[in-house]
Amino acid sequence: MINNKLNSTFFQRDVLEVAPGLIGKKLVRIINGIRSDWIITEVEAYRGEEDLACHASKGRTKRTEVMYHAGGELYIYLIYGMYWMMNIVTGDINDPQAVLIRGVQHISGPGKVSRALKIDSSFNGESVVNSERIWLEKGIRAPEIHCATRIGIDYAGDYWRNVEWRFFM
DNA sequence: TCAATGATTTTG
DNA sequence: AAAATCATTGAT
Repeated sequence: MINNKLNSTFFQRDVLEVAPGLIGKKLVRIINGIRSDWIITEVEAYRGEEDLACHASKGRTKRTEVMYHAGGELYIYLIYGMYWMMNIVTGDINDPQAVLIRGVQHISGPGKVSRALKIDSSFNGESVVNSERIWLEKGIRAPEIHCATRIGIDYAGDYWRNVEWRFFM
């Protein structure tokens, strides 16, 4: 066996395939030379300019630029002045999609995920395929995956507010 | 129920 | 230039 890393083929699919596929996957982060593994337990999908909950619904801006890249890069941004959100860009180039990492094993909340993983803006645009400090690997097993509505996006209108694009185990 | 807290986006 | 908007959390 070579390694268990997920490659760009995995990420360059539609976000609604990648997001549930990430549940149970292992997120690996090197901090001060020490490796730590995290099982992804909850994610949300954000897809396209038509998704009013997706930042790309405002169009292509300096902030959303990364979402227009081909899948396999991180999209990092600050929310409420205190929490870094970590997303993984998916899909093809010029198709803005991303998966929010909402929970990992024994940690809850997407703000605390990035805090625990020591994620900051220097990771914006970072490749999760080539990076020496963060990547994804095949996980433990194929757990049962549940769906529900996304959190914290009540502004997005009746339709987008209610699509069940949050996936968890 | 709401304050904290700052980058991004809009003129709400 | 100023105001509003947040993929949140935790403490009142």
